Amino acid sequence: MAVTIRDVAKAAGVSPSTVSRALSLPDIVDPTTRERVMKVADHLGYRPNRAARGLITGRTGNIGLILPDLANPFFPSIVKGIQQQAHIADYQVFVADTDEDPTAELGLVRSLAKQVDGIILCSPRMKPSELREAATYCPVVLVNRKAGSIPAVAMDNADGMRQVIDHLAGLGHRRIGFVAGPRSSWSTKERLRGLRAAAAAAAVELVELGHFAPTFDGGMESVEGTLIGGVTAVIAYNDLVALGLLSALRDRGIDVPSQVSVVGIDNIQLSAMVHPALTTLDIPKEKAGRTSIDLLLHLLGDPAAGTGPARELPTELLVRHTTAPAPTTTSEPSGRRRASRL
Amino acid sequence: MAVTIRDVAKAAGVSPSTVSRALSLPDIVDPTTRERVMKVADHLGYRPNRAARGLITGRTGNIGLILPDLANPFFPSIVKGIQQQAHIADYQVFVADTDEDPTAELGLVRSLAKQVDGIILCSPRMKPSELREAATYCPVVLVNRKAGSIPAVAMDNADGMRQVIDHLAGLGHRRIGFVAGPRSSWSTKERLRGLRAAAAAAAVELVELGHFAPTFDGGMESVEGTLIGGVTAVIAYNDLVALGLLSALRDRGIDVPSQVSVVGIDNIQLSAMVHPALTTLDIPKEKAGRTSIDLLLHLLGDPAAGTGPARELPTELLVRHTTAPAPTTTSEPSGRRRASRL
DNA sequence: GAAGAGTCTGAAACCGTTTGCAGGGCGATG
DNA sequence: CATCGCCCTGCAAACGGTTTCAGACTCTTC
Repeated sequence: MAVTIRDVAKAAGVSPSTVSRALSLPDIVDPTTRERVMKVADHLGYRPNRAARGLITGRTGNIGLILPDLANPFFPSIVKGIQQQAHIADYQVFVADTDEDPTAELGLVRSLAKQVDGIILCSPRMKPSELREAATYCPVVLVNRKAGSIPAVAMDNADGMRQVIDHLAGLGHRRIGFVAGPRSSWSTKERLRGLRAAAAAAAVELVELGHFAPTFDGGMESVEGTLIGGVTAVIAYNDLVALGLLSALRDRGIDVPSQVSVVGIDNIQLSAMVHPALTTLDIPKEKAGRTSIDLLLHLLGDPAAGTGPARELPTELLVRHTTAPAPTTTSEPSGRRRASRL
Repeated sequence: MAVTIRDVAKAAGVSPSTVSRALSLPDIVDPTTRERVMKVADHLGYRPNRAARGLITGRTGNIGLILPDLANPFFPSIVKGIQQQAHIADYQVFVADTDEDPTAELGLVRSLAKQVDGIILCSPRMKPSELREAATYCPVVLVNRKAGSIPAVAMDNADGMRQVIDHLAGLGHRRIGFVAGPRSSWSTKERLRGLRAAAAAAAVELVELGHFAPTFDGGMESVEGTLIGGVTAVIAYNDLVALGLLSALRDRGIDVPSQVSVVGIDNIQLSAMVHPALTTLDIPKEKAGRTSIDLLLHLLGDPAAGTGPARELPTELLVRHTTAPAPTTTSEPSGRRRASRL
């Protein structure tokens, strides 16, 4: 059915080997035959079977991508960056979504390992030991996580957290809450660390409000702790959580930003669409995706790989409309509420 | 490096053929040898090379998925449904994003065709003739589009539009606007047709407000036409457009829903998160994804395919807080505005 | 005890490509 | 004119599986 290298060879009056060479190593074959072969191949619409090629070269031309949840708007942006860069280098991308199930990750790596040249693990939730095991199955690059010597592209969380704290401290906030994400999330730990350091440096108090699902609903749940904590500003694990919190605050009649300031992280599209627009820490998502491919191709020794890429990407605070100067301490709007609820 | 069928054969003291049979046709091999082979295979961690298998069976176990824009929250939901169902049937999914470029679609089909057993084209923007051409390269299933005899899963747009119109008509709206999506979008035409029929049946006037990009920004741009049109309710091409429109209306101090009602389509997650929550037509996105896989596997004659699946999926209007009774005709808030702008 | 049927297994061919190796043709050189 | 080297090309093996075909063996049956 499909046109094979033999069909081309026969039509061009040469052997299959010559066709193969004409197409992949053009300079070692005679110009006139090369021309003829290419013309015939083009005319017949010949496209090499990548599986067959992969069988002998050991390269599939495929890359695997594993991530927790495509429905979280943070990830599609990364996927887009990855795809862009991968297609440029003529790789195809397998995408697999684990539905936030950490136990599914390793299984996916195993089943994917044979079919791909390398795997990108995006915000993996698995344990470090599993991560090491995963890396033994096939070349692996991490995004949003670091582990030992496995190549990784991460964000400069320390600097990002400093920017957020400095912004809030500059507005007069002295008691700042942090709504943490899942315990299994490396970013949670990393951001917490950055926040503690930055809070200490700015001489503000950091209140850790507990762990919540990295979703809108998780953010809504976190409102209780926020009120109890008696803080004037809250930093959310990500924008989705921030939006949930915003919504719950509104339901309780608490105004943002005059009574409480809220800061998100990620800068998902949505964060600019709501009202009031969310102040958030921009994460270069597409850039991270592209960089991870660069890193992987580099690891594979592919000549199409870019130059040694930056592995720690800068972030940038986008001040929009959910942050404002801290309310005067005497009114203490959330403190009153807290007392009544306890 | 990797463990092959020959390694297993040697370790089990049988020939490769027997190993192959033991694993794929268990009942034609002696139970004791089968046991032994399976144990050895398991112990060695043997996993058949799918590329090699595909070479001889002609099946890759891969499915291609082409869609316009992963950043549009409508699509990730579909992708999730597709992946779920595909993984159950032991297929892997290649995802490719065209960045809303209709000319890129056919090229992607061509380059993917050889590596997959079938392709799912999600909301394709290409012309019918190109669609027919695409279907000649490999088995194709359409989502959100119909074209000739190509298998497709679509939404019951006619009924959905009827629900929307009936809802608005019931609230007393007599002049209703529609913000259309891209001209190349099949859904736009389909919805327009459904709206015209429903509007005629309900004896309300339908005002077509022109074509806009299917994005938040597109929605913002559409606000001009909305005001000029002198309508009391607007139906947007999708939720993203509706949200953009909502935002622009707010910027101009026009209250929703008391002055203008707005209805979206898709029910993306986000639509429930904003304030006021968007009234929208729910589209069963994950279900559509799963159905498209059923359809494709059926087409491929795969026994894992579900029963002959429904191809036209029902929609459901979710009444939230952006629709309300039409303002009394005497005030005509947008009419005044219109006059001043013209 | 021989023939026949039936069950299980192994040898070999094949899928579509790449690549090491050898050989043919040709020009240059002595 | 013989020899050497070089450029180009074809043959054949290999990649890791599946599948056809034939043969070995066991078990009936007369």
